[in-house]
Amino acid sequence: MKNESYILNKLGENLRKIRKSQNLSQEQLAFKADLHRTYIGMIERAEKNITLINLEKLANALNVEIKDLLEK
Amino acid sequence: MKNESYILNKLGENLRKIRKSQNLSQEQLAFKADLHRTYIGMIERAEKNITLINLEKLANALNVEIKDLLEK
DNA sequence: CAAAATGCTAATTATAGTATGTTGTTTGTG
DNA sequence: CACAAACAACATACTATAATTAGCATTTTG
Repeated sequence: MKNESYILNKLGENLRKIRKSQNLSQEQLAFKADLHRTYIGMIERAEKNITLINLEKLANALNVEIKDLLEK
Repeated sequence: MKNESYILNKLGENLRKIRKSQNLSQEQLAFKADLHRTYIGMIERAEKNITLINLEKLANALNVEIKDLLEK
């Protein structure tokens, strides 16, 4: 991919911020969300165009709403 | 695909409802969102796991927020 | 410095997204 | 009602890319 999309960058930022605020490593979050470690990193770096189902998995793992992940 | 996901079904319902409320055919919406005609149908029938960038395209085309498309 | 966490590359598999054609369903007009 | 025109569903095939994984490099943190 290689970003360029505002919304993917925003998601990456928000995800990292929320994850850190909960003191989770990418690996721990990956485990909770049933996703792969490196994939979490790719999302945070806005290298992937995430699908709705995985967006929901992340929101659930972090106990937030999808809109919180997309907030500007 | 073949649905089974609550969130994809909800998106499909909401999308159809909003599209119709604006008197747009699937084809017209597809044109506005720069997506394919049949793809809109697949989303409404929850047959595809849409990506974030396309979700945003649909929201823009309908002048709503992404969260409006995901509303329960 | 050592250990943990994250970044990065690359390769593979699964599936999202694009497209065409056909069938079936609505809708409204004569 | 009948019939046409617009719209949506569905099957199928193809292409692009999301998702998964492993291994090693680099950065961060205690």
